[in-house]
Amino acid sequence: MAEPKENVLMEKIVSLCKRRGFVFQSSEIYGGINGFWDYGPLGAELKRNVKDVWWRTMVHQRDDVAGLEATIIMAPQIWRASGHVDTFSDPMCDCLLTKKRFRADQVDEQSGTAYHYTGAKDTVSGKEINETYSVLLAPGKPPESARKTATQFYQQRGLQNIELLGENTEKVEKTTRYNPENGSLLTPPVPFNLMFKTYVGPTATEADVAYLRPETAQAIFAQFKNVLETSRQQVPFGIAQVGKAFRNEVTPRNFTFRSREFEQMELEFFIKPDEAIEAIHGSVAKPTGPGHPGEPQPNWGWQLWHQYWVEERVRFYEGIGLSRDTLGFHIQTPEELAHYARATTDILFKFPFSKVDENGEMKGEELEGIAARSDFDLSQHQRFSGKSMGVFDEELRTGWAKLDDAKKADISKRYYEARLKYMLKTGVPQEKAEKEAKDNADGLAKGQYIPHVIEPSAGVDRLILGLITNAYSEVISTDDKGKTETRVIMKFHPRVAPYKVGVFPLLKNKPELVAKAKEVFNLLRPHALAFYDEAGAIGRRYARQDEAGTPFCVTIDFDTLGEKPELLNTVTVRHRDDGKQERMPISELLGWLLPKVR
RNA sequence: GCGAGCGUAGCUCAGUCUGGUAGAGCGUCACCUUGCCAAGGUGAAUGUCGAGGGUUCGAAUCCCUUCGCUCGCUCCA
Repeated sequence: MAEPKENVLMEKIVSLCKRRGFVFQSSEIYGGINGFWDYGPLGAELKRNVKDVWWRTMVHQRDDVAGLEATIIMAPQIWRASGHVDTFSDPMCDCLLTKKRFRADQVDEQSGTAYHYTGAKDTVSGKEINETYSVLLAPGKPPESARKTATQFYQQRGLQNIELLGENTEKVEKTTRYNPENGSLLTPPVPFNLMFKTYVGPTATEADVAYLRPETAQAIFAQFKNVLETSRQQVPFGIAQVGKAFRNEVTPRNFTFRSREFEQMELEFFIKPDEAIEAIHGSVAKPTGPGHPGEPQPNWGWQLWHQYWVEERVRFYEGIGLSRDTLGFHIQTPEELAHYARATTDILFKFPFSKVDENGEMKGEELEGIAARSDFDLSQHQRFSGKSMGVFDEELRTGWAKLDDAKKADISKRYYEARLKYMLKTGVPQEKAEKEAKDNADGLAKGQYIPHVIEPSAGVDRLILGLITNAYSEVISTDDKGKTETRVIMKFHPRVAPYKVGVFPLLKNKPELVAKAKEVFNLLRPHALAFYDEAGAIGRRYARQDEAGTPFCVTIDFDTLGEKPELLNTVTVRHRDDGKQERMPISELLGWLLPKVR
């Protein structure tokens, strides 16, 4: 019921984005390209502000996070270690009758009699279709059931009174070419690679194949050791990166929400394994209730770190104008979790295209996932590269020495089991896995381990879309003549708003006003993005800035010039969201404005 | 990838059924005017009607192909 209205809202937002220069379709003059979007003047500022706030929050204002900017194309082995090459290259095929999609390697092998047809004819209209089709008949089933399926197939293609043509049969063994549910022929398997492929070097042979990164995270893991050694950080610490990633999505949808080229803001925060915490501190601190657990403590286990980062990230969203009630949360169930993940909490935003579930509740779409990924990623890179991803922990070594033998044995056993579980899951043979797990457990006793990781990973473009959606508001007013008009106000948080302040002379045909306005504009410009406008009536200029989301407008009027001497060198500051004005001296303007927009 | 719908000026849309060579409102720009919330006046620019092909004397309009957008299915590490 609410659906049509919501689509209207989405259409308005898309339309505004284009009209005001937030988002354009990529390559629009050539008809566009599916799944790619460009940011116009306002969108570019908005996006830059969001990334800046993230970087300041996650890197500059913390002691325990270092930055990284890695390449988009990396050694292809990285994507084997991460598992992307395997999970991305599934051949897929569709049932010709029901259109259901199958992974070609997951179709059960079947045997039976294949009924082939060269086509079909409509006995009334005489119309003929020459498309070939086949049905697999399981042993013991009557031939009529194969003919019935084939008839359905040709009915879908527009015939009514069907006469099947060219029937012939063939015994087949262990075929995967037919839909096990109905016997219908499947389309030929088509490889489904969701990674963008390219070639490094001019020869473009298979040996030169490389991929555009499908996520930024792996670069962080690959450079973990270098960052650790050059940043003078020690576990626990994080590496942050903002950058482009590429996925050849089957269906890009919902404006910029799912696009093929997108940007991520990711933190990989490395922590000690719980076993190490226990050895050092005697026990592992665990969550005691919901909410922010406060400043990080040395005895936190992975669960507290996970909770901490979820809450930190919510504070970030609140800080740029997405209040907690606009967000949703999804705690992934054990079935949903990737096999290496221990827990994942998604932070959601309710978009106009978000679905309402059977209980009438809208959960929203994912803006960010905060995953506890154990030591899977670094372990994989250690295994594939042959380079150690372990760290040495002095605290652990001294802590371990103080433990009694029973405690040592207990912790050692649990660490051994965790490592063994990882090895076996990733296909390491039993014997080798046991040996390596034992080596790992022995290493722990000497102060060595592979760090675990908590990964808050956010999509920039979907956040931008969320901010635009959240900011969008309409004011409908009726003038004296009874004409109604709708004004759009983009209520961005001042921190992310594209323009921070508009500067206007009240009238443009009074040179003194114009000169003074330009003076104020030049005063503000070096510190906060300002927009000067003298065209049209003052109300129109306010309205234009409302649509761009500019939180404040400064107007230079005759009082500024001293018409009322006590108001000399004061201006009016007009607030976007309520239209209210206040008067302040030009000399106080910057000091008033800057704290609000930073 | 499959199915359905849609694509005309910067935006919203009329015109498509019934082929005769493109319009409205808003916006934009210039000048005038305007003493605080899209006021008014004058003037101007902007469309190979998504693209390509076909039918026709003639195509925005009919047909085919293709690209894009929306929705449903599928996919989403």
